Amino acid sequence: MKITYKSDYALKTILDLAAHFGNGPVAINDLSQRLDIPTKFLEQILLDLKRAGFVESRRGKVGGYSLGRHPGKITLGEVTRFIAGPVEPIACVDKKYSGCQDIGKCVFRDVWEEVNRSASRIIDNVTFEDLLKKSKKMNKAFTYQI
Amino acid sequence: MKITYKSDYALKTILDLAAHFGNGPVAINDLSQRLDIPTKFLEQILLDLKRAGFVESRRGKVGGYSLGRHPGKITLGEVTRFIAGPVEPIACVDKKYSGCQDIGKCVFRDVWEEVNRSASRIIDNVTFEDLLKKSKKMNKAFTYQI
DNA sequence: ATAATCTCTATTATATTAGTAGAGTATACC
DNA sequence: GGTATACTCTACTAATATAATAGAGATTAT
Repeated sequence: MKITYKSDYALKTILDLAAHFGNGPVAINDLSQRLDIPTKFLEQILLDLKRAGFVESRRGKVGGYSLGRHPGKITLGEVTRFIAGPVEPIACVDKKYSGCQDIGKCVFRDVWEEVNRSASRIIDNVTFEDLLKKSKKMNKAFTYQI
Repeated sequence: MKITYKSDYALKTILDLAAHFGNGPVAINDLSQRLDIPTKFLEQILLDLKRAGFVESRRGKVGGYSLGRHPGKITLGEVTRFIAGPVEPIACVDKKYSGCQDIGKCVFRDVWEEVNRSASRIIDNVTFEDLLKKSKKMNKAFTYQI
């Protein structure tokens, strides 16, 4: 797993779409402005997310993107794994990688797999509905502070 | 955390040095051959590891590298964190990164921190002595199979 | 028709990773 | 002291991945 700009953009985009779930499609331009993501870059990310089934799209005048499923049915784990690869390890899974050719001899592998399981247990139990609720709570707290 | 070739090489090198702990220094060339790592690349890695105090070196005819501490006193976590960065998240910690400027508003951050803690709990409790023992056991099992 | 919006492929710039090169410094041993 | 051996340090290069940018094309509401 590697949280790059692209994967971060993707996560934030899905969270935004979760916030607008049920209100019809949201245009790329709106997302792009609100989340401060280069429009053309976001386009590509959304197409990826669409191919994976996380979002749906609609063309034309009232077109835009919407979440493919209810926010409570999309986990952080699913999306992260899709856009950022497996949690751990990276190299051990890599085909080009020669260090782990005989898997039985790589003593590190077991540990990375345990890390992987442990991380998955966390992120597979967080839905975008959860994140959305937390986000709303945070914004409220932030507003009161002012 | 990102397990690149460099970090993988570093981990394997330390494991090898752990196996030779107490027997005097091991030359780069030996390590390089045994672990199949380009010599000049390994040089740099070893210098990094030396600066971090994981290994010690000795120049001259009977020179080479040796572990700076007892294998039981070096954890996988320490080394991994040094050579591969923090376990998670990458982007949230990045200075250039603008997405998490107001930390209180990044709902993902909490999750990544939980993942981080969870992974740390694992890798901070594995020493190179542990890994060495496991490695020996594995090799034995492998030999019997033949 | 046409304006708005998504779709797709190609290209470019920058950063990171992996590896290479070579001159320099210390040490054991004869 | 000379010499072989081995670590030290800095710079450079190639390959790959990341982050964008560009533009022509397809769909839909009005």
